[in-house]
Amino acid sequence: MKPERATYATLWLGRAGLRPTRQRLALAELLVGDGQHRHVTAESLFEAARQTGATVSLATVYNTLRAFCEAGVLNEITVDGSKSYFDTNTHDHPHFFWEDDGRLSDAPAEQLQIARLPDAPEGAEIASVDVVIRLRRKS
Amino acid sequence: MKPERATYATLWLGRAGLRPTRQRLALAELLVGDGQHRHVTAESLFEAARQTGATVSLATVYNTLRAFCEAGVLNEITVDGSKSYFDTNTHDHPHFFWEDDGRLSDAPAEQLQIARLPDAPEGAEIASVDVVIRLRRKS
DNA sequence: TTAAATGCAAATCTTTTGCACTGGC
DNA sequence: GCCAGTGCAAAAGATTTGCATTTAA
Repeated sequence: MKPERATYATLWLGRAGLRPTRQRLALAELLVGDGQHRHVTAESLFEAARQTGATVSLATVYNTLRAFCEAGVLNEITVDGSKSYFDTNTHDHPHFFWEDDGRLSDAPAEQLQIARLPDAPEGAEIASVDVVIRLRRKS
Repeated sequence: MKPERATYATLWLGRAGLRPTRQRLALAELLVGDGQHRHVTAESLFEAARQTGATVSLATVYNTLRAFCEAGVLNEITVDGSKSYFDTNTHDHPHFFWEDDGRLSDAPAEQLQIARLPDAPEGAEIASVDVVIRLRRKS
């Protein structure tokens, strides 16, 4: 496809070592185009993509999200058995999960201080620590 | 059905305020019969039940697990998008998740000390805090 | 040119649901 | 006897996969 100028999204794709195809660029643009962090589900990203007029299939959205995760530029977050969320912020940080509407957002990492963590059992090491703070609307 | 002596499982069912049917008793027995805490998936509990010769359908296992959760005697844990885990320990405590084989186990709660937690956003309050420590086999 | 990426539909997997039947109370 | 509980099969929702077609390098 025709060369693009080096947008943030293009660089991000390059960092992932993935071929910059039309749909990957469109999805990358939606994910990190403005340099903000974002939390999406496959479905929400698919919806966003088609609203910009991009031609992408849902299967490709899934495959692309998976590819981004494997490339390490995206993080999958499990918070609610039914669906997967993807986070453009790949640093280890806590999340707020709004139980009312199933929305996920970042919690301020600097406000979380873990003084002590359980030791990993014999023969294992800690890969990561997921912290999800579940919120409900105050009554 | 015929009266049972008051096993731990029977008491546990009674505490949940659920009618002690044959299949609920069988499942309760597998879950808390020996007074130990256990982490199961619907599938694993179904498998365990049929290995004891109990007659239960998978749908009933799902419905029963859900009923136990709603009654507050069981806790659902989300750790891995694909399936739900259920924990007989209903106290708030951290978990170890073994990435290699998808097993879930309790982490010692007293070894986790959270010095500070992010403030809940305006209008919201913290319902609970899920901590999952992901483990990988040490290389 | 050629291997990688895509689109679509069908398949898979987990979980829920509708409905007729069974069994506690 | 009544109504909650159950079994089964079918449905539903999320994600993956097979395969023929397109496309970036």
